[in-house]
Amino acid sequence: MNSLSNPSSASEPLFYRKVKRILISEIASGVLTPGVKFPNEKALALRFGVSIGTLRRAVEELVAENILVRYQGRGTFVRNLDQERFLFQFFKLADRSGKFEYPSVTLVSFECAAATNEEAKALGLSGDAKVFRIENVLSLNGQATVHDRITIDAQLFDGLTREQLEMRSGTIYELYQRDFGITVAGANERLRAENADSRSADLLGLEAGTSVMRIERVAYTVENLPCEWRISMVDTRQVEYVSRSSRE
Amino acid sequence: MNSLSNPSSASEPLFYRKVKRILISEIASGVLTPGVKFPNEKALALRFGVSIGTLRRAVEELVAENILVRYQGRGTFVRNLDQERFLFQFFKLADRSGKFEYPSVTLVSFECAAATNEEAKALGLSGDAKVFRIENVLSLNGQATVHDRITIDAQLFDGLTREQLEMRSGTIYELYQRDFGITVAGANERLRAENADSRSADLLGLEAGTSVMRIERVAYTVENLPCEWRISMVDTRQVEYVSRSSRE
DNA sequence: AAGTGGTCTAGACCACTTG
DNA sequence: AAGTGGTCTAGACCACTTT
Repeated sequence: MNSLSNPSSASEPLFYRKVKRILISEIASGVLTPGVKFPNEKALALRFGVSIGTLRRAVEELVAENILVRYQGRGTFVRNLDQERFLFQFFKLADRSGKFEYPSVTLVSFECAAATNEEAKALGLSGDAKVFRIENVLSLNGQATVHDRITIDAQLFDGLTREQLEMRSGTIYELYQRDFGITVAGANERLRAENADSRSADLLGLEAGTSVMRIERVAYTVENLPCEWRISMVDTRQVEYVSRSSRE
Repeated sequence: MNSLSNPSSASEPLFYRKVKRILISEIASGVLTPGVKFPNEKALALRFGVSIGTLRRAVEELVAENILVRYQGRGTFVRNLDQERFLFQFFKLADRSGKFEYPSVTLVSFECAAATNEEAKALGLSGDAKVFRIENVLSLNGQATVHDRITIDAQLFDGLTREQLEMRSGTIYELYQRDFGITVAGANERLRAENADSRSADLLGLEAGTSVMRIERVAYTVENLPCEWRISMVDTRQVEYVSRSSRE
């Protein structure tokens, strides 16, 4: 009766894990996107040959991971990586009053080059891969506050142009999703305090050697593959990095 | 048939929310502790007059919040705030190789005094409350790395002594739980880069003005009440603050 | 009115741990 | 063997949104 094979046998994955994995691969491949009508629970359960309860469990985990959203009475949707979600999930800088606001972004430089060892390692690329390097300055309340150095796989983002970056509406993660079908679903970050290098100091209007926060981030797709490496230098006189731990 | 009133009426909370709240209050009040046998699911469901599925939902949320742990075949337990959990949930500093290790702690100062406005505000205390102030230095691999200034409500931790702090085994959060019945369940942190003040520089063996990371943390109990305010100054030449975002 | 997700039930059967 | 949690089923009924 089930279209999935029996999970009780030793190494078989569980039903809800299987369902989840299939949903993830369909999101990654673009079969399911924010623009496409998502099947309702009964239809999905029928399709996978599982009960609604089991289907719900898979969906619930994807909701918890911010990949899907459900609205009672309306339906289930692939979550759009819009500005609101970006601020909520990936932008951890708040001003001293605790308010998160989307910064204005200025592209400083854009190039395509061979990956350094460090870049190749962070992104899981082979040694001779090509990468795009994007350098941005983010301003909050008119004050240059963050200096971003972004590295992405040139093959994954094939055809990306400077104009695309400059002319985009919304965040760079929306651009990844809309123009390249790559949905950023998570990120790991490592932070330390440093003295500003001359480049960052220059772009942020600081004296060289001023204390700044360095954030190194690797972003991951829904399939948990690294897709972006980023180093941010932050002038924390106006903003703070906010981290919330495990309570809703 | 149910011992909980019907949740379908307008303002009534849901069954599983009710069950969860009752479990939280029993953990906070010490009826359920790491040392007490936790009733099995069937018994709990019967006691609350709900089905096992509903009981499980409440327990699952508490497991997700790291307050309970379940082991198949063994049972459900109030999670012990031991060193392992502390490292996993609250200690975000890893060395450059990404390894988390518990530091050695040295008590530098201990006092009881009237709360400053800042302290009273952070802990939700009245203006004339008394607080304990604890100052620690944390060393990793023999290197003084973190300077902690901790403030806690003197009434909540009534009777705390310097000897208790110096003689404790395990983390200070274990002491809160074991000796005062206060289980830390979550924390919010705000980070910025600063120049070391003379006190921190002195304790960490740095030149005054060296770039350090300042972490301001408010810790919360299982009932979501603030119970500790802490400012940490971190020498990030050896360690980094690690933040993981929303993937299992 | 019809369709969606949200909550809840009352089981069955399995996997794991303990005595 | 007995007891525990883990997965899964096949519904019922409710709340909300859309048509």
